[in-house]
Amino acid sequence: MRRLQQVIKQRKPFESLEQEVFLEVLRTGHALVHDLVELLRPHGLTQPQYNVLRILRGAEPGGLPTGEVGARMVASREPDVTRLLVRMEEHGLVRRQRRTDNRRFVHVRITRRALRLLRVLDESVRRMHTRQLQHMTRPELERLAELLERAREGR
Amino acid sequence: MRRLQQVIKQRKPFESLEQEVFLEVLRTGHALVHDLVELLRPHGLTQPQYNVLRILRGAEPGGLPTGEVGARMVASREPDVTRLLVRMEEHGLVRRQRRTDNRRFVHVRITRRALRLLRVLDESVRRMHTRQLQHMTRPELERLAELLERAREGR
DNA sequence: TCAAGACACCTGTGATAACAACTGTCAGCG
DNA sequence: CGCTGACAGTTGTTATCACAGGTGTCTTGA
Repeated sequence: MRRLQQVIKQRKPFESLEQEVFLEVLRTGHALVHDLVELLRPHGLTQPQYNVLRILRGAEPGGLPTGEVGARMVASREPDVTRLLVRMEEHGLVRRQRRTDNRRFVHVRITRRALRLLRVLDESVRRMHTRQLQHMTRPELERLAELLERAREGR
Repeated sequence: MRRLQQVIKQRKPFESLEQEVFLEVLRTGHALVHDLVELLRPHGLTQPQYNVLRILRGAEPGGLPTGEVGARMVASREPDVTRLLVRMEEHGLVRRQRRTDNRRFVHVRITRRALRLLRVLDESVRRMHTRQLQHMTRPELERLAELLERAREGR
């Protein structure tokens, strides 16, 4: 059945090169993220949560206001960042505290427990990234990164 | 010392080339999808719904069982496809009917209204794809598609 | 000084997305 | 037949994600 789909796909190619690139980007992103999600799941982390923790670790010492965290995320608008951080606070991954000098800001810091978790994950995440793309040469990877960046330029 | 790390971070934002590619793929995918979502919104369609309609139009005449629709989607597992199709049925975009010869299958067909909607969208979607990537040369696009496909190969 | 307006964040609503577990249906085999 | 699995789809639960609109806080200009 799979094979039949392949054949059909081959017989009915993409309508345009641009559309092909569009779908290739989506499919590849989906595939790459899937590996990360699987790696994180046993540790009770989702991919956006892991992303937040990476951002907050980079902001130590000191932490960041909610809006800054959101600005550094790949996706996620402001409203979602709030709820994401609330969930993470409930799980003991971050601490949120309204700033006293300007009560509009909610300051967010990573907890020591989350820092330990990140340290455990660092090595396996690095290995995963390498494994995912180890079949590509360095020049290919550089070219790919460059073309992707360029793809976003003209928008 | 802290300050020095900050500087290093800024000058070397990625820990590895593989990670850079990873993030570039996600960011680019997000950016490209965002344009499509904006285009579809005025017409009351989401991106997955549009994707389903494209698949079902390609399956005319005849339609497809639910599982086949799911297999052709970029993301979305079986359970989500069911609910996606249910919502779309409520909006009059598809018709679902349990097959009488084998009651396990639910056969899905695109409605005439949705076909008309797709025809209206075809031109602007094509233009959007072109506009998104028009600043890139054809060889660049071909290379990009090729590298993306290759990136998924080794997994 | 004090009422707009800007600002940062939060709430409400609808739609995906992932995974586990469950229901109904069919096929094969004793 | 009737039982056992396989199969297709559905429900349940949790977490994102997007956007509109709302709340509390500060800033600023008449």
